[in-house]
Amino acid sequence: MEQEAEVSGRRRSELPGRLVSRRFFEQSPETVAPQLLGKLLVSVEAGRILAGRIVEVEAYLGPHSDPPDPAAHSHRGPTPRNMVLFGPAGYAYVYSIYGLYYCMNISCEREGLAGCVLLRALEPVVGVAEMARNRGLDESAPVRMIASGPSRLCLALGLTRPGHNGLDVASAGSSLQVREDDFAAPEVVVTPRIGIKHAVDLPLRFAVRGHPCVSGPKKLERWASNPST
DNA sequence: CTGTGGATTTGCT
DNA sequence: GCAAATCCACAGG
Repeated sequence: MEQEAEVSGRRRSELPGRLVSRRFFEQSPETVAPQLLGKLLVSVEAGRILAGRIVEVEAYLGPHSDPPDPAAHSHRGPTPRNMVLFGPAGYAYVYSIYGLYYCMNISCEREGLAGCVLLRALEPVVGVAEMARNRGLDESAPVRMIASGPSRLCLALGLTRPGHNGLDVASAGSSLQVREDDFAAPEVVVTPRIGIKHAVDLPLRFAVRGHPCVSGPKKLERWASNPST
């Protein structure tokens, strides 16, 4: 009898949902970003599964884009830090910020085109108690405190640049994957991006309308919405 | 080689 | 509302 393949100590069938195809990520970041809402980010390490539903993202455009996106890390071309963004689609770009935190993106498009999507908030789904513990939160803390914010998300899942930068999230053997279940396509709110100094008006932030785990000011809810396409 | 500042979070005023 | 915490990538000389 052939034994089912494992990922980091778990049978693959134990992971929630189904793996998202690489083809999905081989599109422009503006296209990929809203469609990531409702999908699952799944981490498997040492037999431990942590997963959250993606409820808030931002698109960052590569230097080839028109108009250009000066807020993107890839804006001035490839560097040792952002090299993953210039590789193929479906890979994790994890960078450190303010010397304290990490943020996670997924590369889009294809080799040479550095568009990406920043993951800004998750609704914890699997391993909620452990995610809370990773954040130093009490068991009684509200669930929305666990992974709402790009660096809180990384803390909750234990994502770091040394441990996770360059991982393939579209591979069944990867310890970090994007997966999808039968969750209904959510209603999407589109707003400007948060925390940047350039291209502040581009409507490239996408969030699940009204979801409690979305970060940022409530006033941004008032922007135009889209049924996802 | 050095200076600058950031896709953040938290805690205090 | 505001500033501190705390690192290093990278642009400029």
